Amino acid sequence: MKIGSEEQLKTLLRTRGLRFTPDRLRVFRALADTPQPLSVPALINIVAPDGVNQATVYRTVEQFLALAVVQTVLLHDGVVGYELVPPFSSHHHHFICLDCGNVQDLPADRVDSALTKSLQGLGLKAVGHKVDIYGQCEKCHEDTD
Amino acid sequence: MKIGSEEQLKTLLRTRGLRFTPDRLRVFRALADTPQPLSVPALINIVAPDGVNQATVYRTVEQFLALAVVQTVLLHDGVVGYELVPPFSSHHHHFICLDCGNVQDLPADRVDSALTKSLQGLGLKAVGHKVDIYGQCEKCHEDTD
DNA sequence: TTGTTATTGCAACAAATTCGCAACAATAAA
DNA sequence: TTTATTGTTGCGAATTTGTTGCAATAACAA
Repeated sequence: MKIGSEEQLKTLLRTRGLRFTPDRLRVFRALADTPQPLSVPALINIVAPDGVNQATVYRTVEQFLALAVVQTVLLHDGVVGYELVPPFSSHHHHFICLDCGNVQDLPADRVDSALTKSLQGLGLKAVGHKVDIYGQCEKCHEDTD
Repeated sequence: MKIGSEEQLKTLLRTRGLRFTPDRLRVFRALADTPQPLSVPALINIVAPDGVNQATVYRTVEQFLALAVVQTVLLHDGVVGYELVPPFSSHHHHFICLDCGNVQDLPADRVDSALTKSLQGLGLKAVGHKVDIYGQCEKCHEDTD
C-alpha cells in the first residue's frame, strides 16, 4: 500500500521531468502517516528534524499541489491544511468538530452521486468536489450531555 | 434587504455587549457587496480607502467569525476567504472553476438532505456543512471546445 | 450629558512565505 | 560505471502577512 503509493509518486514525478528525491519522499510520508491534513508549518515541524529545509517544504507542497498529489483543506480555525488525494489516499470528506477542532474522515460514497446530480442543468462540469461537515464529534457530544 | 441585514448585525453585536461601529459596518458592507468570498488582504484593499485600519480588519473578521456572521471558504489557490452566512446571506455552496478560479454560488437545497442522511449511524451530530465543487464553469468550458 | 468600557490607530513585533544563487545530486545516456 | 545535464536544495536575507500593547477615541446605556 505505502510502497505502491511511493512508486506512483516516483513515476508521476519522472513523467513530468521531475526528480524523486529524499526530501520529497519525506514530505510525502509525513502526509501519508498523518491522519489529519497538515499546514505547511506543521509539515515543517515534522520533517525539519530530518534535515529538510523550510523553503524546500514550501516548494514541495506547491509542486504536489500542481501535480494533484495533495489538495488544500480548510481547518476549523481558518488555517489551510494539505492532504493526499486519490490515488495516494482514499476519496473521502471531512467532519470537523466545532468543539475540539478535530478533523476526521468521512467515507465519501454516500454523498457523491447526490452532488453530481445537483449540477445537472446548470451548465457546469464537475471534475471534483469537497464536502466539509461541521458539528460535534462523538466524544465532544458526550461531554456536553 | 441590505438595511435589514445591517439591523440584524447591529442587534447581534449589542446583544453580545459589542458595539456597532462605522468600521464594522464598512467591513460588513464590503462582504455584502461582493459576490465572492474575500481574503483579509482583499478586504483591506476595499475598506482601507475609507480609513479602516489593517489591524481593525483582522480584528473585525475574527469577531465576525466568532459571532458566526461569516464563515471561511477556501479559494482555488489555497487562499482563505470570508463570506457572510445566513441570515446575512442565503445558504449556498460553491462551484470553483479550475481554469479561471472564479467562485460562483450554487443553490444549496438540492444537496442538503443527502448530506444529512449520510451521517446517520456514525455518531456524529452535524450543525452545518460546506460543499465545494470543482470543475469548469460555463465560460471556460466553451473556451476549451 | 456623562461615565463606562469597547474600539481604534499606531507602530513595533512576530510569523509565515518567497527569493536569488551557488553547491549539490538524481537521471539518462554513453 | 562514469559522465553530462539539469532539476533540486540550502542558506540567509528580504518581503509579505498577521499580531500585539497601549493610549486616545467613540459608542451607548442610563
